[in-house]
Amino acid sequence: MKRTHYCGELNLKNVNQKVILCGWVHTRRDHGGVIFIDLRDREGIVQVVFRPEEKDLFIRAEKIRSEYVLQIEGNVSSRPDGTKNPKLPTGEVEIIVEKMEILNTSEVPPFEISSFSVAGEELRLKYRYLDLRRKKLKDNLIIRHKLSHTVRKLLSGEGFIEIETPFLTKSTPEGARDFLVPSRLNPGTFYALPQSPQLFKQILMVSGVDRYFQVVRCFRDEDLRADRQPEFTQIDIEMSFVDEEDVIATVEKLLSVLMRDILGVEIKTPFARMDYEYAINTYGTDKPDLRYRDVMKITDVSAVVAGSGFKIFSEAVKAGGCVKCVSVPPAVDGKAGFSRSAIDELTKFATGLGAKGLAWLNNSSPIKRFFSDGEIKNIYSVIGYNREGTQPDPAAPMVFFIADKKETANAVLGALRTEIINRLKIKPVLEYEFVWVVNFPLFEWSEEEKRFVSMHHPFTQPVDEKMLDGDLSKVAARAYDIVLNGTELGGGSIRIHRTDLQEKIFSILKISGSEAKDRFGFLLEALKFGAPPHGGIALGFDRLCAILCGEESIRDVIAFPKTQKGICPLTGAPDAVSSKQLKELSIEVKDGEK
RNA sequence: GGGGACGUGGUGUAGCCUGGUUUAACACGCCGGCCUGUCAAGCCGGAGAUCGCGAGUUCAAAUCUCGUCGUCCCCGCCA
Repeated sequence: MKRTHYCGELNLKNVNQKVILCGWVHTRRDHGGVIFIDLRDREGIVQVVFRPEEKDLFIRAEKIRSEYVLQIEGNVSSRPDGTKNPKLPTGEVEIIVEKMEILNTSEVPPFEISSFSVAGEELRLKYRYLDLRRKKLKDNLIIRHKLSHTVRKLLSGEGFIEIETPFLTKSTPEGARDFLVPSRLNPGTFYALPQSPQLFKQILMVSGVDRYFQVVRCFRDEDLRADRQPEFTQIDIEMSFVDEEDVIATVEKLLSVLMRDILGVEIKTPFARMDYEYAINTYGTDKPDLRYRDVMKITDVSAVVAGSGFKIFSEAVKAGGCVKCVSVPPAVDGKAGFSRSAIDELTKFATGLGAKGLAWLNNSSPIKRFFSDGEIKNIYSVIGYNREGTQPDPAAPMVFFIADKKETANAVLGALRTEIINRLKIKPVLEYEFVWVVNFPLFEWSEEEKRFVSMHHPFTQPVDEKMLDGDLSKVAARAYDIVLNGTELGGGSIRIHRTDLQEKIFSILKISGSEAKDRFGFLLEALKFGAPPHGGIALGFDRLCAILCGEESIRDVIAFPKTQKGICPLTGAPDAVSSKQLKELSIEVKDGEK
């Protein structure tokens, strides 16, 4: 006899049907004379009832414990009036058990499988199979599946074909640290796991594939974060004979359909666009969170404080820096205002990010005395607040200043904006806000390497080739990033499809001819054989999934994620291997090791 | 590489600042008993932690100090 239904799918339509269910014991309520068990499977929970009339069955049912695996056969019945449970989708029915088989027992789980308590993450990862029985995580995996399914369906419908690219490939300089895999057949050499299928997808364009996509695992051996795992998934897209608008339109269609089909949220297209320069100057980041509209935009007040008696400000400007600020209106701040200890904490936060200090201006600010009445009025005027006179004004915003190099001021104020929004629990005006960040510089100067490096990657086309002979910091890239709620979802560009231009970029990046040939020779070669103009994008699938699931960390949308040290508590990976394995790989075994 | 937070029965927390009436508290879970309509069942009883690990200060350390390990957040890093 086989299962006939999922627990979670039963309702009044099934009344009087004989059903066979399989599932785990979610909770049991033994009333002595009647035993209720909430039986759980992937689709949900249903109450099953053991009645004392069936004596043998009842005695066996008394032995049932949490997480036992049961198969039960019984009749679906409408619950008696007054015993219906509106909190449960199946709450109008229950199963009167006629037969019950314990398919497996279970030890007492190390933590409760419950929506009401969540164990520490390390323990949850060690017993991930139990954690994944929780509704929230199980639902996350289902949403993840729906997302990838919808992506494949939609892109296939748009004429894209999914092609698998190698996981064992070639290490390339630039970019993230590679994971390496030793080659047994070629002692002393290594494959690298791909950071992305970038070069392969470009080569597929040369092949005439025209429209490629892949939902693909990528690997980067860098430090982990809430939104960064060593292996992660991208929606990788590449198209031939297109410009920026084609890629952007494709992604807007994809994302808006996903938002509609998965969340039921209608997103208007086209999405907003913002220049990189504006984003940095106004939000202190290239991934601005626009859900808060105009709250706490960064404002430059250098001009109005340059001549002031406050030396920290005037000298910062004199030294070629700037004075910028964010302001928090009292309405947002709440009636309490910022306590001194809160200001101290924010100051610590700012200095921790490289600021020399954090100046603040309100009615009781100690720096107020360094400014003339006119200067104070002007400061408020620049941030868009009309302050008449210099009497205490309870409606005046609190203003936080950073006087520093432009880069530091922007970065610190951008982080401060996010921090204050979080601390004050400021409500977003919009739930989901997409924005394209465009007009990136092609290069940025690396102080560490004393050369220009690619901001995006070395295959990105400049807007104007002629600019490459001038000031390299002024060269704009044909690149675009898609940002959702302050998260960088992905980025792409129109690629270089001419060998001579690609070689020129490599030389600007101080990648020598021989190194370029050694590392990227196959790409340069491919470009010679009729490479079509092409471009594309890669979207962070885990990050998208996390936002749609309402999770802070991508670990909660990945079935088996790793800890911050890259460890899998479930399997214990990474682990030492035997000397035999190492010898086969021609890797030297140190003395004293097995 | 750096900054910060945390680590107390099986789980989640309190206690730590201000060392000693603490026999380390509470909730959940677990075990036993009672109970025929509960649904995060209820009532009664019980077991279970030398407070991550190590050293130090002290008459006395969960509590203070240092080190160490682990987890998490952030900077660097992530084209």
